[in-house]
Amino acid sequence: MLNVEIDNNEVRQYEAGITFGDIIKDVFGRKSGSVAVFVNGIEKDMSQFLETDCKIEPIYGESDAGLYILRHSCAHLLAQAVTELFPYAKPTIGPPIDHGFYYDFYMDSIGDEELKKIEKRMREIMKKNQPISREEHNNESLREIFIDNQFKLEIIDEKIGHEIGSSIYKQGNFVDLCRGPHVSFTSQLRWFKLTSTSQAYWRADSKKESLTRIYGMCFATKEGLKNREKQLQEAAKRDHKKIGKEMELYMIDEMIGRGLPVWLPNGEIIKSSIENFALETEDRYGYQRVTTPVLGKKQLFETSGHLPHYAEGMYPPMKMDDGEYYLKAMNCPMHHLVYRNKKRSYRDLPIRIAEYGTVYRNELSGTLAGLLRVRMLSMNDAHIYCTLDQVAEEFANNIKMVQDYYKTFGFEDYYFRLSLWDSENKNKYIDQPENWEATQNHLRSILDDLGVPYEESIGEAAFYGPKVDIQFTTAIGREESMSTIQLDFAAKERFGLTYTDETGSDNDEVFVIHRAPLSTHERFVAFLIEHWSGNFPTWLSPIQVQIITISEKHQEYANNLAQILKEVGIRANTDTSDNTIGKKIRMHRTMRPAYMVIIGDEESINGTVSIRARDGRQRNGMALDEFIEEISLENTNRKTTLDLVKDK
RNA sequence: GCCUCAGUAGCUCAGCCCGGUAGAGCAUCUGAUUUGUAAUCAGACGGUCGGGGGUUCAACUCCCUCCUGGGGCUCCA
Repeated sequence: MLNVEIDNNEVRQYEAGITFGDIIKDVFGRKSGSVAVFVNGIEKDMSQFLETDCKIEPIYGESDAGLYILRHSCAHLLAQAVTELFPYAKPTIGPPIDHGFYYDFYMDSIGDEELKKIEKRMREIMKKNQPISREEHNNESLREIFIDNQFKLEIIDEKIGHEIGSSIYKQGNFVDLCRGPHVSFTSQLRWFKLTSTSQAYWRADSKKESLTRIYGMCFATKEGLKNREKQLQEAAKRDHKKIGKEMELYMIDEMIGRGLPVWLPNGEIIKSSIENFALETEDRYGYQRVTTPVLGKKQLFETSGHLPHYAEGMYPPMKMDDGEYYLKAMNCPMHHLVYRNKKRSYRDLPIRIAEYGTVYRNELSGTLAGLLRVRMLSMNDAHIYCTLDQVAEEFANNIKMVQDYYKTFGFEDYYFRLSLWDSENKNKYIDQPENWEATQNHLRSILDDLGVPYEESIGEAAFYGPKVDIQFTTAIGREESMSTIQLDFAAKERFGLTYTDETGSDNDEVFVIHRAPLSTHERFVAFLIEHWSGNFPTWLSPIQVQIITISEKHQEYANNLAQILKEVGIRANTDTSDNTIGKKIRMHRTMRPAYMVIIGDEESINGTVSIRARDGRQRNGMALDEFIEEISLENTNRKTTLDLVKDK
């Protein structure tokens, strides 16, 4: 008999050879809801056998570990269905992901019809309740089993090759190379749904085979699946493309070009409000402002290293009589020249050069998406020129600045990412390994000293140096970089950046920090739209006050009111049409003004206003002076909430 | 750039599968109405059905191709 400690510290005795599933059933009952077990902290299948004394703990389907297993098993179920329906298809890899799973197949691409058929077959297999079994094999045997699948063979040779074999999982006639664990029966995979297909390259390498990827979602319970579906529906309502159109914030016209958005008057108000905020902030933080041209000569971008590293990301050159010109994809080379325009003293450093510029990047056509990915990027960009000793303080100031901004915008859900180079992929980066190691360690210690929690990510650095990115998840659940602070150790050499140090000699140790705390205006506004569902706080609302008259009699008072508000810097519109008041409210709702102000007999006689908030709350008979004072405060203090109407 | 789905009036969409040269609601305009918090009534205007080519007596509808958009891949200074 072996001693088995259960997770509630109880110890029971079982004979060797009993399955973990049987032990779980014995302790927790038939319907324990567990999909696998932790045995001494290691995940095992329910069907694996007890061999030694151990501690076991059930893994419930609704836990993170359990969902991971369910989703992984669901990927196998998908592969089983696909290979049954399309025997020529070769499964490659199929991992669990957030909310579900995907599986890549080497096969012809498929459409919606086939997707439905595959899902139907998955449900049939699920209902058959096939057992899922595990077998251990050595490498020779594995190669034989997967002799027809070059992708699995590649995995066996590269990943497992030096180990002693691996496991396979079988369900029906389907066999997959897999470490496991998995659920024990196909019937445990009930709450799934196939969502989409796409093409992906084997090993994410565009030179290798193109594979058909099928995505699905999978949950432990019906509620989990329904909640996710609801969440996606809610996210669709917040879509910045939909709301951007409703509120007339921007347009994209194919006659201008793909990825080249036009800021309409309402969107321009939001954009310039953000710019004014950044101007004020940067003044406080000691930045100087410049404007540089949108294009420059080939030589400039060769010097900066952008053409050698990034040519395909730039618009093609324009031929002029004195050579080729490129649209700038970044401001830094021009700022470097501003720095170099005169001799700099150590007394002047750090020098912070900022610009509201637009840069142009040749993003792949398939990636363009509303304002989230565009080819014209409006940026609140800046470059800081400093000594190595000053880098830490400048980084700290920038992180503080970013936190200030986020506080004003009411953002709370984000994380810091230290983006490192990938020493395996040297052609993507400037080949100076010792500089990479030194600067990366420097940034790491800066973050440690600041006590800011962060994650590290390999292969996310800029080509000229490591960076700190601040990551957000959009309403649709996609992760995007919102802010970036980058350390550049290469510019000083390429552009000959120097300063005169205390000894009077030229010092060439000038470090450059590239930073963009507010992403691009395009992406930032897209994010704000989704963050607030278009219900902007007063200071960002394109229309701050929508005045609505009850009848013709009130036109004069309404027009005067609008004029008074405009004179104190409040954005007000008036609707004096002869529609009913209910109709006017309904119509103006899509424009999402911060407040609607209703003007009737009562107001025009008493010189008051009646306010209607976005959620329908009201405040009637407010004195005009008080209204102007309070809304002005919301505006100038950049308050996140609308507080003029407090109670029902 | 690759795969997939889609493109019909300013907006949201029906018609397409089973070919017979276009419909609705909202918006706009005109008239009536003068209204107290999520749609007052009536009329009018508005589309060479994304572009081009093909099949057919006949194409919004079937086929090819290009463009644009959505979703994903890849890329992202």
